[in-house]
Amino acid sequence: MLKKKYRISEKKDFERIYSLGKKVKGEFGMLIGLEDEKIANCEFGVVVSKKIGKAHQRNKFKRRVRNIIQNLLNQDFFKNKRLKITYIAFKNPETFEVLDKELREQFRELLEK
RNA sequence: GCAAGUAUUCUAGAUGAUUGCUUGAAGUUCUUUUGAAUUUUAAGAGGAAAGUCUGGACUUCGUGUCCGUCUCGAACAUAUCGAGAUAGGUGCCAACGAAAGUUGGGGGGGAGUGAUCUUCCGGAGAAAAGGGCAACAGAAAGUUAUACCGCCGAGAAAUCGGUAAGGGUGAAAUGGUAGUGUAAGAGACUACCGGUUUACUAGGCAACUAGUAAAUGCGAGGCAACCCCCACCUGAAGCAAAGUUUUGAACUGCGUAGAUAAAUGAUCAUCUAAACAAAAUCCGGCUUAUUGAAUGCUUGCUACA
RNA sequence: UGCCGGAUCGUCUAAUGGUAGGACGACGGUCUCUGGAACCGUUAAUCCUGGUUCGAGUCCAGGUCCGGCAA
Repeated sequence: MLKKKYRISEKKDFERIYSLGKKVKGEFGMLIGLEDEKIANCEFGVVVSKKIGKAHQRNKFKRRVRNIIQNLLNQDFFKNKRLKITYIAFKNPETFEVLDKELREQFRELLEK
């Protein structure tokens, strides 16, 4: 789980990111990012709908995504970036590795934009 | 030994490595304070957390009292009764309980060789009233009704009369067997079996059970998960309830798990195969999904002693 | 999280507890040089599992799916 300062927690933020942010689509989900000068570091949100599965399956998906973000934070991947990023899930991946690979590419693409 | 029934309990992986989260307590650093960062330590999902099917706690609202709702009449403030209309629910007996359509126990009905299982189980008018439904088929479907075939009698015949034993129809057709009786038949009558009602005796808190006696030729069946009748019960909404500070979102509501885009984890290796599935105000019960065990008790069959 | 509502042919809809009907569509045929229109025919449904009943789309219970509302 991410610490509180890395989380997005307001409904307004989500709506602003949806309408103004830049999008990177993948097989399992979509990243949306938006620059914001007011914040000190990157913030993240994860959205998983009921299509993915029942509650425990959704929880597992979220935990996997957050874990990947945590690993990237440890590698200073997001250093000196000020972005608000949400991840919207499309499909439940079978293994962790596939998701990890795709997400890393998506983040790289998003930062280039 | 095989097969089966039942009750209770446990289990949601283990070990190691890397990397993380929430809350409480204590310490350190920064900060005017609120607070932020960090270290140590303690605690951190379920039997169903689920479905939201129910009963409460709790909160607010309505109402002067009485409380399902409405109307009328009268009474009262140390504070409620009657009449009429009308909505919803419950329904064998007793017990536990805050309450419940729950639980475990008992009784009646049903299933099973049995252990055992199952059951929304008051009332169809005699005791406490009535209405309605039963397509098609059938002569006739609810009334002390009815004659299609058949049977019997009369008649030359057409037909008329008697008859519910037999056939046929249907989910359902007025108890069964034997005899008497008769033109042929029929509880019309008799015996036995079955039923109903009443009384008594015995057992049981009771529902009820068993027995005995008397009455009754049997007084007509099904559906109230159709209306209804009888008895009993019920103010409304829900933590997104609501409260506080203040005009803007916070905090409280909040718990020796206690979050708020929502913690209790992720990945890899080995062993095992292990499913269903994630708290959100809190408890009681129900229902549904489902893995692997452990323990106790019981029954049937077979074999041996 | 809490509270409500719904489910009938491919689609839109009917059906006092008694043979699930209609329209549009699809398919086939007639007519026509061809197509359309018209006419005739065919196709196809009660969300699932139990219960009450002689008999359930309908009544009752449980489940599944879909939708709505809530400072």
